[in-house]
Amino acid sequence: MSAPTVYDVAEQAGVSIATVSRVYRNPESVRAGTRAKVMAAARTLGYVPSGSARGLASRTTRVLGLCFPDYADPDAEDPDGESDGAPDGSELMLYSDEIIRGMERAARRRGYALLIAASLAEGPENLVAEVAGRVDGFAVLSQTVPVEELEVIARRLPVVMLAGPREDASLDHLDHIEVANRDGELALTRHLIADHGLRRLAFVGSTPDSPDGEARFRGFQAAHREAGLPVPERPNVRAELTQAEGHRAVGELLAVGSAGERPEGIVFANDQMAVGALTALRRRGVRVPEDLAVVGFDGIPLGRLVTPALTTVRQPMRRLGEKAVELLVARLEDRKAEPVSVVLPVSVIRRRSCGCDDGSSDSVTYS
Amino acid sequence: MSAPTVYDVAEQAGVSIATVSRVYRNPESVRAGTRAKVMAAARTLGYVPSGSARGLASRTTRVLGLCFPDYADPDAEDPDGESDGAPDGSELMLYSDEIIRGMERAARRRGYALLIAASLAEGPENLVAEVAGRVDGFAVLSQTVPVEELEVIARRLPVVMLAGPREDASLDHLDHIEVANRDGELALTRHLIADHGLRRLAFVGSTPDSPDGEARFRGFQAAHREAGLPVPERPNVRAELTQAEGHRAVGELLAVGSAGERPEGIVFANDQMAVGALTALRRRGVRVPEDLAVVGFDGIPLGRLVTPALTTVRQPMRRLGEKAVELLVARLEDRKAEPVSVVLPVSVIRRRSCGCDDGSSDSVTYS
DNA sequence: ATGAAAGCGCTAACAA
DNA sequence: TTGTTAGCGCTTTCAT
Repeated sequence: MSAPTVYDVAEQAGVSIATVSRVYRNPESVRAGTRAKVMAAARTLGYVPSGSARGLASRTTRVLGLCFPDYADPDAEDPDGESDGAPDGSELMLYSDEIIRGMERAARRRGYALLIAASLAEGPENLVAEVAGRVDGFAVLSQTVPVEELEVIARRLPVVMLAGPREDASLDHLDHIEVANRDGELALTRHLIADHGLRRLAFVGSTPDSPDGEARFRGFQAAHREAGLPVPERPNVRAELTQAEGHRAVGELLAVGSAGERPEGIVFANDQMAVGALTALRRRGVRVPEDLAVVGFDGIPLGRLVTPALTTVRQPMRRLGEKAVELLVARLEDRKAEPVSVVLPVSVIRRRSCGCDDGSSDSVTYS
Repeated sequence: MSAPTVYDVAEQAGVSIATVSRVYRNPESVRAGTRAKVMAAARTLGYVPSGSARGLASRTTRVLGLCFPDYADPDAEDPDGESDGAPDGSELMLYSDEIIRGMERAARRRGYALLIAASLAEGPENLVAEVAGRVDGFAVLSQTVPVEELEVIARRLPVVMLAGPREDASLDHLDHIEVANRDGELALTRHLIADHGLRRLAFVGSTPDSPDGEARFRGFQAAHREAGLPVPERPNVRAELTQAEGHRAVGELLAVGSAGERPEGIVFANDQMAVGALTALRRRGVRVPEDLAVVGFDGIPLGRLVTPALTTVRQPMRRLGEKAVELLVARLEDRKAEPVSVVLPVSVIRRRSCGCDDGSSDSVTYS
């Protein structure tokens, strides 16, 4: 005795399978009495419509997807607070969590469910295809899957790139959302220069292949240009985007120069590194922000918990997710509209680590 | 020109559709040369296997589901930090987020994707069925969907109840996971009594229909019994599980009695209320923990941010999600094993609000 | 190792 | 309003 189908329900209710289908898809189109019979039959049989069959027949799933990289960062391996010690971010949200939340809500409002899948180290090839096959459209966090793969898939269904490259020409026809990396870093650096009077600033960047990191550095440069200061040609240090690397970067930065050359402030390409730097600086006896200002980028919750609280630029991850759904749905309605490229505004969060007062509430500026 | 199918690929590659199918399902079973031809054809055509068709033909989706209530709690309406002011929990994780994370990881490890859907206020009926139709099995946060609905669906595919009732007899045949509500509250209350020497404790419970709340109250009672103190018969106050209600509960508690009867500590059925209470007490000039101890239950991240930091019992939400996947997969392999009921252990987090020292790291006890 | 053919459970014209 | 009838794109015996 396998799962009941429309046929079973139809027979039990004494109607045709079409009527059963109608009852589920468009109840109004069936007379109330008939409908009741069908529902009764379905109930007693324990009938549940097969999503697969529906999807196959209607070529639409009412499901949106999200693919993201496997963020199993070593920094966050505290499954459930066995050690509730120093804040390590383990119980805080990851980007993916916020995006998921944003997408889920937006999708739900429009009658879609959300299918999520992180790419495992092995078999990433499968991942996207797997997801792609079960949804009407999906969002991908950049760098999650090989470009060629995406390209093939994007020919068949709407894909929106999140925080990804507009650079990769081959993906130019995809809708795409990013945050104002350059402008955000510009605003933040400007704050350091103009409001705190800092002059010697160092930038700790990511690897050159990170579009986000590079864009942020351009903002950093722009602020210098704007202020009539010498414009740095490249990041003082490049590192991976982890706390450990932030720690390391500090070592590199403070070892190299004589005391006179020590920077007055360090601008990190992301919060994780900045947090790692905070630790490193404390160990060295360098006071933040008195001796040295430190700022990050991203706005991770952990940034508010560390001491001093981290000044940063917040990315609207939730909105990213919502926007992704918007674009997806729009594209579903008009497959051949021009590719859209959205830049989401960010906001500067002034906390203690840049030298600002750390009131009960953070100061915010938009950019 | 619609999306290419196995037929298109087969034709292009000069093989049969069966071979194309094999290449995707079991590459080893096809000669390397043939395989290459097929993959090439697929690539040039932009072929992506249809999940729906696969699901229909194979009666299995490799997707697990999660249904949860629409936690659009008014307490957390700060879409993206327009106000980064007082911590309001908006950027912190919700239960659902942690469970999602736990399930996603566990599922992925086993080769499943995760379909998530919150129940909208309207049409909840659809929600579960919708999900049920597209997955091999799913988890439901209790109180998300009507019991009868679940019952029908559970006849057809594995369902695991999360944090739900073992009480509802009609759902007794479902697998089910809960946390040690009673034992956790017992341990916490014991701490208040034995370690802090408190005698007059008040309990602020939830509505009587909340199994969790009731179980926690039983733990509260048990601690009294254990200590030889008079055992309270019912919660001193009952309230909804929100900050606002916690605030209100304080008013009620402190208004009723004369000064002599004022409790030495208040045990709240959840953290949200406790946090609300903290605010209310500060306004009244009651010092926590000097004048009055306050403890919660749940272990929400916000609890660490408030002043004083909240002593509480932490629920292992992430583990809940992982365990759910475990049970689901096990049930998928043996549909007729005995229903399983798992109780996850919780841990007491001692922070400042109960009178404990607030070191750099929290103290933890297990129960 | 590969092919032929029969469904899988539903939707969507089209009839009635 | 309801029924008939083709598929939807794939997996899966069973042959070859």
